[in-house]
Amino acid sequence: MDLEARAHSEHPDELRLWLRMLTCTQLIEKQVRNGLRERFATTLPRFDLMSQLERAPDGMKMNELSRRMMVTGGNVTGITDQLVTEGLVERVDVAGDRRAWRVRLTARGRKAFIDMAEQHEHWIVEAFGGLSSKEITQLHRLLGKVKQHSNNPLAEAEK
Amino acid sequence: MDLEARAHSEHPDELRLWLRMLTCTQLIEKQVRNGLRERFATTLPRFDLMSQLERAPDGMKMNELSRRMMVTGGNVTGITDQLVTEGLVERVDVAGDRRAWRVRLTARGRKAFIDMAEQHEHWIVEAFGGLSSKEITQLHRLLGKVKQHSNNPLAEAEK
DNA sequence: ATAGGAATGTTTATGCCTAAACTATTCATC
DNA sequence: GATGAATAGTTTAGGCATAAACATTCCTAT
Repeated sequence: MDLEARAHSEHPDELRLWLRMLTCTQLIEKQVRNGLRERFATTLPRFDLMSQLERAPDGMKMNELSRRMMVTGGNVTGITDQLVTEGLVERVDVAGDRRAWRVRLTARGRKAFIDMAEQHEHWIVEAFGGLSSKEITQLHRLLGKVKQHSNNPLAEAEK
Repeated sequence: MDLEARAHSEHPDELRLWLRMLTCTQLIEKQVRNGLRERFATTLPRFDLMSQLERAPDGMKMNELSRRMMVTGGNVTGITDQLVTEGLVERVDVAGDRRAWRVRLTARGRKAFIDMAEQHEHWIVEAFGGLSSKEITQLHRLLGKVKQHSNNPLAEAEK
């Protein structure tokens, strides 16, 4: 009883695949969101932003965050504002460009993130617990092709 | 340069898989959302709701819509309100239960949906254009295992 | 130097989505 | 029939996300 419950036989395989893919993503995402809310009183977007910063000790510019998170700049502004208020990240001046900031984790932010990341990793491993490690590799490979095509469908078509 | 750009080797395969899966879903979803907005001046949630109704000529109760769409009841109320205002769906009394409605497509709504669905199907087929039909089947099967496990992880663990 | 255009980030208006509280109705049990 | 629990749907408050308009700063070509 979910998104793909109505994909009948007359629909192309691609459509049935898409609905199933959406269902899977949403199921897992809901679990992660609930976990973050219940255990850490935070949200997925905040976690994602901190996750991007974790490996950038010098911080990251807003537009780089925006690209990596695949969201608009205005959105990054809002989430960053909140994390700044909570003392988990900070905005730092960029020498030589007065338009830009670098956003980076505070010490507290880094600490908080590490705790969350450990739990997050556990949830994700659990979510794919129905697959063997061979199947995980296979799925990863197939989605790699989807991603490549979706990122650049025209170049693919030229082949 | 996206969500999975920072998944390094020390992360478990499951995490890398998850980030790739999210990336794929978001890429395709963005294309669909843009298409619906540009060509039909509508949104994905509205399309999804109409899509659920399309095969229920007698309409569907709000809570059934909510379950199928995997969103909260309050959300369905809001989207339905808008579609009613636009004359694309209508609320009908349920005989014998004054709490409930049945929501169903109007004639105009059905017509509008058919146009959109044709285009939508095309976008989705295109999105998976990088895969052979064998690979599509394979992907569908693997995601089926993910879905089954995610829907009922405890039962799976009991095996 | 300076004008035009590009880039960086923010604001605004709007819609989606949730959790939680709420109203109204129905059902089960006595 | 009355009471209490469950069910159907709505409302509310708040966060996420977008597109579009905006202000500021930088860069390039003259």
